[in-house]
Amino acid sequence: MTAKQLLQQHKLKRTSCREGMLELFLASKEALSENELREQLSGSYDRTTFYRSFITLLDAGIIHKIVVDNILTKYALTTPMTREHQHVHFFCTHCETTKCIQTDVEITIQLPEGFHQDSMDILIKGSCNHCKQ
Amino acid sequence: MTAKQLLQQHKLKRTSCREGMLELFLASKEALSENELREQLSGSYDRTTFYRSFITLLDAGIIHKIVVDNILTKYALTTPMTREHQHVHFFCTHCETTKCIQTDVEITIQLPEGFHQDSMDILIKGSCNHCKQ
DNA sequence: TCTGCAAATGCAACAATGTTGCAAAAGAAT
DNA sequence: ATTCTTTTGCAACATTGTTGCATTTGCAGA
Repeated sequence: MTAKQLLQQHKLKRTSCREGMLELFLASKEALSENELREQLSGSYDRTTFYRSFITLLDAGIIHKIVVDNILTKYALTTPMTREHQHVHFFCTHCETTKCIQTDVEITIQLPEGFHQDSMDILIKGSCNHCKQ
Repeated sequence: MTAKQLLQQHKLKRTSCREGMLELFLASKEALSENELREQLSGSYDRTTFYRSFITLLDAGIIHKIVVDNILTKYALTTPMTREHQHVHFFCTHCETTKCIQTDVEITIQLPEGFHQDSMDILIKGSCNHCKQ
């Protein structure tokens, strides 16, 4: 799947900002922050354009957002494996690497009477394979 | 447990802001935001004072922070039931009520080779008992 | 109860992150 | 190539959180 195809598939205009962002997402195994994208992106874009591109790609469901506490916001491609209602992410507290974790196990947590669950976000914090002590 | 006792127990000065905040936390079954505290608190305090009080109470481990995406930050009392390494919270997407969920089940997720887990935060989104459809 | 010191507060300024309105530019269909 | 719609860049603004510093407060010891 190419950036161009992804955009066409979702009937989005093929602009250099969107295409560049998607190419980086496709090439990365980890989630990326706004700053990481900006550093790696050849063209220079306004912050507003970045935010609006994120919103467009989020709305289309091409990428999803991962918020770690208040510190950091990252984005990653939505893959078929990414479950609709159960997201698991890993955050390395040393290097801030953020990854989507694939899990086949359905996690069930008992909610109080009258509460209804739509989705579940799981954030695991720890150290990644490069930062292990 | 009273607000006064909590502060003394942690060797923190008993200021009216801290004591007022803790009284609200002790009286509430749900997590509270900065604004909710401010509205309910009798005295009027500077925003800086609020933030610094949060930091003090967080550092002491008396309260803990719950961040829902980027939208909202809430705080709740840390109870003995609140596990050190596994936190489960519920967020109602309609009324924004946020609750700590007690769970006895230890959740295990397989991480990639070389990854090490320190803690796990689980955020369940849905509708609460007042907002069920 | 008074005194002195360390800690907490309020204020101002600042930083980071995200949003909105609007004119100019670019994409895509004809 | 022309036209129309969408996207972009800019400026301004909003929200959230932090920092430095002078003033005030809490509290321990006399």
